[in-house]
Amino acid sequence: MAVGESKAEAAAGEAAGRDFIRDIVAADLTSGQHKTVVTRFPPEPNGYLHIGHAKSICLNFGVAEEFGGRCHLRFDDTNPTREEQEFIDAIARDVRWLGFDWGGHLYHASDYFERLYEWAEHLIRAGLAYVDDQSQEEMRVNRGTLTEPGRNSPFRDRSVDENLDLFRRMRAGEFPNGARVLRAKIDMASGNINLRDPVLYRILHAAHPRTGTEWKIYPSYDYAHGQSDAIEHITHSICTLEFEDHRPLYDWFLEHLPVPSRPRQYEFARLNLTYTVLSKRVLTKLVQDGHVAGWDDPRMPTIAGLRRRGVPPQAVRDFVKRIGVAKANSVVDAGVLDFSIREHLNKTAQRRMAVLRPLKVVIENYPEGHDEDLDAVNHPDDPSTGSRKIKFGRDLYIERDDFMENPPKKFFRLSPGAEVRLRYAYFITCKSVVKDDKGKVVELHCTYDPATRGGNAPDGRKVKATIHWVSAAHAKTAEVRLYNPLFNKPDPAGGEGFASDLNPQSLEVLKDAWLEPALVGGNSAEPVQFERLGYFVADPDSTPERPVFNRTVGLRDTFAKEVGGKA
RNA sequence: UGGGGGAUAGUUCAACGGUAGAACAGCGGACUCUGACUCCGUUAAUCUAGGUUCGAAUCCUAGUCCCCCAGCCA
Repeated sequence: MAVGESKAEAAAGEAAGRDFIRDIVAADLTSGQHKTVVTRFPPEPNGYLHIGHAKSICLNFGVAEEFGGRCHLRFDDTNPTREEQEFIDAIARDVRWLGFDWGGHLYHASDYFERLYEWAEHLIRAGLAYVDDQSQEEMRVNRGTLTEPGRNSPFRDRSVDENLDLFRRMRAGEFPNGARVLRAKIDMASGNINLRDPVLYRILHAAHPRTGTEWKIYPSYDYAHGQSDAIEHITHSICTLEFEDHRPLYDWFLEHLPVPSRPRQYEFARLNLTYTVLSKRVLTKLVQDGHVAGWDDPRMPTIAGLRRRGVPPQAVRDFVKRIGVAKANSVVDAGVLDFSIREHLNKTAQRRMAVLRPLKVVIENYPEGHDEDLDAVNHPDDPSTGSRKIKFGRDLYIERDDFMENPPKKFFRLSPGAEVRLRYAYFITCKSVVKDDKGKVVELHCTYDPATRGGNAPDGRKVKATIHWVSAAHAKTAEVRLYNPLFNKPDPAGGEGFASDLNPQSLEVLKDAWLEPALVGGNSAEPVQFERLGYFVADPDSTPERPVFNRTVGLRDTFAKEVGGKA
């Protein structure tokens, strides 16, 4: 840090250049336009947060953190007909889980209802707002179209006194829903439809999660948002692209009201992901219509769903950092998220063995009724995690995929006559195959080489594959849930047609999986790697008798890719 | 046909008048007691046409294509 340089200025030098938002903030700090940066994340509590919100959260909280400022969590609760306490709680929980802290700066737009009301009267007195008695339909017709100007309301020129009287009676609850609205008096001929006398207040006889039945009128988003920003001294109000043409209106309110500060709005492109839909409307429908088990179904792109699937918050933050922030609409390949998840879990998850689709193996030359302990490391790249003992015996389970009776050239796992290594155990050779009356392979008979105990051959002989296994006598049974993309098209319909793009194979339940005993009873929420398979985490549905594991993400599988895919 | 935005490798993002670069994906190889990880190499882009300039992804002009807006939703 240079002499005389503030902390914020020093931070500005480092964070600048990452994206255009940070460039703006850095410039405002170095120019002295602002001494400190204040941002906000303003969710409407009408649903759960999803990965798209995570982008916004990381941007707003991230910018504040990097530049030594602060970020407020503000619930945009201006519409009691769709907002619920459950969502308020879930949102706060999810933001915290992502690793962000709003300190004491938790707010609600409803905290400002009284002040917003006073400012509405201020606009009326200034001749800048009026009560309109037109029906919703009349307003729509008179708003004009994209190419034709609108027409002034017949109530547009009411006197200040009449407007004040009517507005107060609206507040007092004298009129039914929809009877009247308060509108700004701007310009019915504006090319920007948001400026054609937008609605400031509508009558809503509805109970609000925080203010109860105190209010009969509620402010619109446009009227509430900028002023809330101003009240909180937000410096940079960051939102998504679709609000870009609301900015003139945002500015109009701030110019005509005695607000305590002057925030600026900046817009960035929202996140889109292949094979998923990030529309609150559709996500809500998925839950309501039972296409998924709930907001936290591990197939959902919600923060709660990702968490239950075992995705670590660090991976979500890394993902957001990777995809950047810009103004061009884009669709990010879902594989990028998978990469971030694997990258983090590869470093942190301990290794265990589990067999998902079991095939029985009998080691013919291993003594019956005997077993032994073998050593297995918990993490090959992190010796500090130590090792554990695993049981070996005569009867084992291996993965069905790891055996082929008539293997193609490139298959180097088990097949008749072939020798492979059982991880941490012995080399085994397949001697014979047992089939049922339908010709299905049900059991393998193998021999083991006692000299290869631990996994190395004293004669230096090599095998082409190492496969995972569990001891049949010691393994614990479990249910394992595999998740595939919720939609089967890279660009699923975001509107009414979404249901026809749902992937019928999005959930695959394996009820006959076997786990090494070390995996059971720890009731740990820590993700683990099932060797050669992927990353898994215990699901809350687990019971002591019946563990349930979710696959967070599979390991990269270049073999499957080469031969044309497996589950 | 109104208003507001946006176009750079397959994808996402850099380059802010001076050698178009990264990540993911792809392809090839090395290593390996995970067909993982890691490492090495490699394919691959400035929407089009003019203009300004010694020099243009960047500035100018004219087009093309894409997205958003006609809720008393946010």
